[in-house]
Amino acid sequence: MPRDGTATRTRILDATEELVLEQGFAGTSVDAVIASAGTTKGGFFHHFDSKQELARALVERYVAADMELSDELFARAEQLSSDPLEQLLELFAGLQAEIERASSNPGCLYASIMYERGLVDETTRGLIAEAFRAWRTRTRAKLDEVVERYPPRVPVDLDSLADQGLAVYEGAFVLSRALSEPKLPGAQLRHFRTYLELLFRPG
Amino acid sequence: MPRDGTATRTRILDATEELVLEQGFAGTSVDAVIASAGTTKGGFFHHFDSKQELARALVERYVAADMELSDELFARAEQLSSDPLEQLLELFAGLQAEIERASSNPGCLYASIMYERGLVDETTRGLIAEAFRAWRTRTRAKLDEVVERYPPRVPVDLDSLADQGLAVYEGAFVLSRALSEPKLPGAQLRHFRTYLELLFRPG
DNA sequence: TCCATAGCAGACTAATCGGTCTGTTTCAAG
DNA sequence: CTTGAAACAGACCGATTAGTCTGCTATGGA
Repeated sequence: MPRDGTATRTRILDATEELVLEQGFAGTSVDAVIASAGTTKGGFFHHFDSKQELARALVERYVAADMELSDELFARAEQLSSDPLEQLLELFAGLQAEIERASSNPGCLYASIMYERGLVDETTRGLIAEAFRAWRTRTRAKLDEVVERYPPRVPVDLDSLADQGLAVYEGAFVLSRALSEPKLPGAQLRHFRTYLELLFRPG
Repeated sequence: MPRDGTATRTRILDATEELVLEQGFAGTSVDAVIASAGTTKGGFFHHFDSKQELARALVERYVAADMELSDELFARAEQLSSDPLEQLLELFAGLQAEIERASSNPGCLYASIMYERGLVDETTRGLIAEAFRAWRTRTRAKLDEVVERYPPRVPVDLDSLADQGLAVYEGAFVLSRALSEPKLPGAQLRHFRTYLELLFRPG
């Protein structure tokens, strides 16, 4: 096999991700990507057949990283405690820490793509939907464990409660960007944890 | 004065708003706008000097409508009860009803623009920031009234709590779009009201 | 009545877009 | 050492882009 091209491919994806989060997918030209990635048209179209396929590959990589993060957060939470409520709280504390760590240029590719959904193909949109559904399913399962031990103070729908964490997460990025307040998403996730505590924590 | 042009201008803005929410601002060409609005290049550039100015005008109109909605919701809430907590809960119940009413094509122009912030001028971004700050200020003021009568069950930061409603609102749209679940935003706002109840409602 | 002007139509342009094509370089297998 | 294919470089192309320009049309004031 000739020289390795994965480095170039990664650089293209990195550059695209940064540009898309700043100016959207339609607002990011292939020329801008190759300029930022330090390659050429030939190099680009060798790795990606079209701009559409670049979007698909970018989302695929993003989803994979997201799933991996999810795995880590769940694993760490379940390791720190055997109590499902403490695990759940630890899970979102971990997500909050993750946000605050990578606080510069806050944003989520899912939201970026979904606000240009008319331009991306069904496959790519399906990947995002699946990612959200995966979060929902895992969180919902944990919530089932929680309610078994701690009955909620008031009746709540568990499926939508499982979504609430991500909803706060996604929405906080919008406000954070608009107001230029990088610490905002962390504070918002903190409130969600307080909500969970008030709902389930006895006493 | 010759014939009235405000109707055409309104049609252009309406068409733009719908297209931008579907494919973003950069993904919406002037040609697509004029085709959807049923006018021509001449008509378009008579009303707007550039595409940038169209964005500014669109956001201006959107902010104005948002402020008006805010006025109505606060007025109605304060009319229904004299208790600040009931007012606050009624406020977000009203917002929830508003979402569920206009459930088709859920989305917020603020988020759409903020995920293409690199393409819009500082003035336009400032308008959005001001809109969010206005919501924060008004909600925070109401929260101050609430805590005066109902001490929160656990200590919370009131500024970020004031933002939480909009964060849930914005984030729910992202999930709703990705999962094609139009009823999702309503359920998410319901959780935020439950949070407020658990925080402040005595008993 | 007529005419000045806002409102609008549509051909046109320069630049940029995504994508193609040809050629060159690199490197591992034979 | 040759060779064949992957990894690029960059000129090039048609289509689309935002924006311009010229001209027609409608209408209220003189």
